[in-house]
Amino acid sequence: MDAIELLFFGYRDFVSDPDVILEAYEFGRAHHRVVHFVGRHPGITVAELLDILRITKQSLARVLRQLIERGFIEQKTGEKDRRQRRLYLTGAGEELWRRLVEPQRIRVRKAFAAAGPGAERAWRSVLLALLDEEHRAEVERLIARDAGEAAPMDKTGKKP
Amino acid sequence: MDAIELLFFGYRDFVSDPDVILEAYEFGRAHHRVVHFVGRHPGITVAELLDILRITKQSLARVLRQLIERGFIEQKTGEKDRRQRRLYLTGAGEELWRRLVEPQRIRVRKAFAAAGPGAERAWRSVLLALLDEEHRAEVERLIARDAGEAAPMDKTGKKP
DNA sequence: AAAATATGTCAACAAGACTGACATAAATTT
DNA sequence: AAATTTATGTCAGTCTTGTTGACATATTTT
Repeated sequence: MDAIELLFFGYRDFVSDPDVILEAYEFGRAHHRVVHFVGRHPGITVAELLDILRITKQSLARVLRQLIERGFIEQKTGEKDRRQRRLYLTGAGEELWRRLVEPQRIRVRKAFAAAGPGAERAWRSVLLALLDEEHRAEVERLIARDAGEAAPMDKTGKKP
Repeated sequence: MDAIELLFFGYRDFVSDPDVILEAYEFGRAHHRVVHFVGRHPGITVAELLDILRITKQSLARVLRQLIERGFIEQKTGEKDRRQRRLYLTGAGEELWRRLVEPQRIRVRKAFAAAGPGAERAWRSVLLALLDEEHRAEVERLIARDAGEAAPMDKTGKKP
């Protein structure tokens, strides 16, 4: 039972790190989430982003518009499917992302170190097992992808 | 880095469980949080609840009023300090809490089982280490308390 | 008696979510 | 080729949940 609360407190402190940085940009947590997932998955489509964030396109549109207008994210028409608007961080976007992720990275690294060897693996296993079964495979695929590459996110995996 | 996303996905799926139940009551996640922490810490004061949730008293007041009006939470004047309004779940409140916590309990139990022996301990260690240092002691104290007892939450620990 | 504390309340406002309706361009199906 | 579906965008209105600021009351502490 206390595991439930522990997750609440952990998440609470974890997401509070970037708040100070975001304030300076006059952005909120919604912007942070978008920047983060675009940063981690360059070339992600709007539909995929909606699926991850579990919000409506109208909700996403607002923050995305602001991020594009202010030059943190850019859109490129999909090469294979020209209906898609693939999302990428600009230079400024990369810089913002780096700043936001830095304190979280440090926090996680310290936590793993403090919890001792093996704790990292176990922690990941539990979190993965915590996911809805329907999502587990997709999340595993998502988090496994390299942040650097701009490879398209292909849900089916089938070659054209 | 992917640990950051894993925590996001884990938390996302974890808190989505109770949403369906809450809808039937026309309550939101804000109500859920209040019910949960009052359930886990009977006799909790308003100030303590504010500290946990990290919201303003005006925000809390709204959802708390609704929960009281509709008979899920009751207030009792503090015995030692009659300024305090200690919070308790009513019978209906206990029932609601039980329903909300049930799917999360199952989820956590399954996750620990799936992750193998020792994973639970490691998972907890990491989450505790993830907390802000200033909060760690208090959270440890909080989650260690039995849910059943109505003992007052004494921040200082000093005897009167 | 004065000051501090715990709580409550009114009012205005903002972020970020929602629904519903409709529009456009491109791809897919018939 | 025409019809349909898909990916995205946009307008308009609403709801939940958070915020700030000001002020009130009862109780405890100094």
